[in-house]
Amino acid sequence: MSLPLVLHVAVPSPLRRLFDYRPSRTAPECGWCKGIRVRVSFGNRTVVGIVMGVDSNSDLPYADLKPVTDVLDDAPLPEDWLQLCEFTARYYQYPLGETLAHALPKLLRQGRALEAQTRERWKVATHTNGAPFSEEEKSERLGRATRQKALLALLEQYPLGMFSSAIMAHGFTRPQLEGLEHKGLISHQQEWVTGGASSSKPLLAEPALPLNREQGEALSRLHQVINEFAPVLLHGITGSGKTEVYLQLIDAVLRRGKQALVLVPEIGLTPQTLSRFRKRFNAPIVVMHSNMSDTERLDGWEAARSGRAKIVIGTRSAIFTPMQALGTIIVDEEHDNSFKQQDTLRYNARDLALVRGRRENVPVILGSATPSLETLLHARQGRYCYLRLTQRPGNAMPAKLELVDLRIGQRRGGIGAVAIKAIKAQLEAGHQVLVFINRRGFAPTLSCQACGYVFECSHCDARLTYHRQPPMLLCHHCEHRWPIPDACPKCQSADLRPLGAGTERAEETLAELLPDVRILRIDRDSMRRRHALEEAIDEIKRNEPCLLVGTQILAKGHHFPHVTLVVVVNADGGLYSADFRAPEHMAQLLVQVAGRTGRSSLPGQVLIQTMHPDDPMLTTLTTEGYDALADQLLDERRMAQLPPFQHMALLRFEGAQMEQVMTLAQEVADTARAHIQQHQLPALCMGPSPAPMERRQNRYHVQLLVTSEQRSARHDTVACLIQALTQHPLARRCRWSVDIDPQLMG
DNA sequence: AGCACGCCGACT
DNA sequence: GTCGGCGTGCTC
Repeated sequence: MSLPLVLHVAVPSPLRRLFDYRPSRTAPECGWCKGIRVRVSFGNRTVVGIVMGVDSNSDLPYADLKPVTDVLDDAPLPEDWLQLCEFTARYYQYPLGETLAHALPKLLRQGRALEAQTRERWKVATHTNGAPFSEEEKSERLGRATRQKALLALLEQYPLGMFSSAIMAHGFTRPQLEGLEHKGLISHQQEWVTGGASSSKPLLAEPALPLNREQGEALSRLHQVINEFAPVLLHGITGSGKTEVYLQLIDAVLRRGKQALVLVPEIGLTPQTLSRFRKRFNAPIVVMHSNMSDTERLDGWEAARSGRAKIVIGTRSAIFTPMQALGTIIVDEEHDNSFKQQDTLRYNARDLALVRGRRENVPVILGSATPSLETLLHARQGRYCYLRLTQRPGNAMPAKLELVDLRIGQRRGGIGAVAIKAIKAQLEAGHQVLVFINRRGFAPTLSCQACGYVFECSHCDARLTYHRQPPMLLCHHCEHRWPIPDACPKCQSADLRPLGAGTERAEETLAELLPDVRILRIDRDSMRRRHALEEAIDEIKRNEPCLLVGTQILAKGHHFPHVTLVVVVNADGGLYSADFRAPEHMAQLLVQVAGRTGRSSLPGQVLIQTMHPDDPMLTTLTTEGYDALADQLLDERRMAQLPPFQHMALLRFEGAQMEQVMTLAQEVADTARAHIQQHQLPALCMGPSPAPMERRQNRYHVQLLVTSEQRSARHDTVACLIQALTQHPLARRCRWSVDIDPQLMG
């Protein structure tokens, strides 16, 4: 007899190991193998787990293993998909069971049946020459197996064969089938359950657009690598036609019978983006994003897995969509921060796209007008294929960036005289103007004029933002609201003044200065209503003169061809920030904002207000452009030993008492440093130090930084830290998390 | 993480 | 007398 089987099951739990179970009475149709979902009793509850290995070894005595409660699948989840999850769990040092749960649609995580992909067709076997077995041969082989005999008789009535499900419905079991097969009397084959029949319509619903020389060269380069893994940076200025290149690449991929996976930033998944794909292709397109219903999500997942869907477009979580025949992955706006998940499993979908592309041997296209320094470095060093698009169609000129010295002259509501004059001129000429201000509310601070008291949140180390619509003091970190005070709590003075300007104040000031102008304020507060943003954008596209005042929401994704002037109220946030990536993000944002203008035949103008007009970063950006600034920033990163030249991990700790949090962080840091020392790792563990905003929602935040020029040394050090943490008694009073390749510090 | 068990304080 | 606080331990 063979040894008893042990199933190694990944269970959704923070415990970083697999749990062993015995098989249940019934086995999946395909037999026990990696990738089968099972319901198991775990502690005193029942959970859905995934079999990650099958052998006959366990650390526990076989008798101590619980049997699996239920088998949920008859065929395993795709091996590619499982491997991507295993890599993700390992690289981001996150528990495998929870990683798998994260990557699986909720309904499958809850045990819902999977759509059948293949089925087994069983047929009576014959001699090699095709002659049937004689009755004597049959009974000799059958022996005393009466159920097998009955099963054979059943199958003899169906010359075309029977599917397992039908056979089971007659009351036969899998071991009986296997017994007969072992005796050579029957055989089986796996058959694909064909998805939707492929359409007979032509693939293209509308013809491709003509390409300019650069686009044509980029596309032919992509054709050369269409059958292999190739990381590609498509660096194209706004309006240079990156999307057309994607569409024609996807066309070629689809013609080869393969599928395309397109990742877009959270904010980029707009009806306009989708309609561009839907108009071009007669092929089924599936959209995957976070606010879909559970059923929609499952349907999309199944359509991609079966191969019915030819194109999958989604936000970061779509990187975990299984694809029957993946042909390419496209990551649009690859520099966008929304590809990095900020809570729980902190993966970067852009980085996983590259990992997945390598494993599945398909090209991965990273597209951006302002590539991240990480990607740019790879491209410059020749590790990525570097394709550039520098031309805009027609005579559209790229907008010119100009710095405006805010120290000179008066300003109202944060806007200086130069900008106000320019705004008036453009509006009078019948054009549209965009005022970009990266701050919600009326003013970021409310202060007592008499004693200088500043209103702060009682739960956080943060100033309260003064809002007028509706009137309140709001903490932007914990969302706590307070009524507007009448007097200073310290000196009772009633002379309270808002300091600085947010969108509400800019809107108010501009309304006073330009009483006849239609002003649209576009920020999270004014766009809370469903479809509010779409309605506003429709209005803007109607091309009546208007003034847009808004935050980030305006900077990305949407094109406003009639905007001829963009005013950036304050660019200085990125210059003196604690986050070393702030200048990079600022530059990307400014270039993106500038890209909103100058798309039609009207020339575009961008005024960037600053208190530091001589700042070398700002002047490089405005006079030489993004590429030159990126070079400068890369040099600085190299000197300062920062990413992409070093690999970082950030461990965050949080708890109700500062002392406990600090002690925990200090002790695990000491353990890690001893480990680094002992193994002579080229790694550094720095801290603990209080997080930039130490107290948030009355909890104290502390962080540890691990850096190394080797990913493996960083991985080792972090593994050691996690090991120490899981054993530390204080860890149950503190929350902690690991952020590999952190995007935002603090 | 969840969940049970267990051991001390202020209540119907 | 018990309801319930959160410390401790375990999950195949």
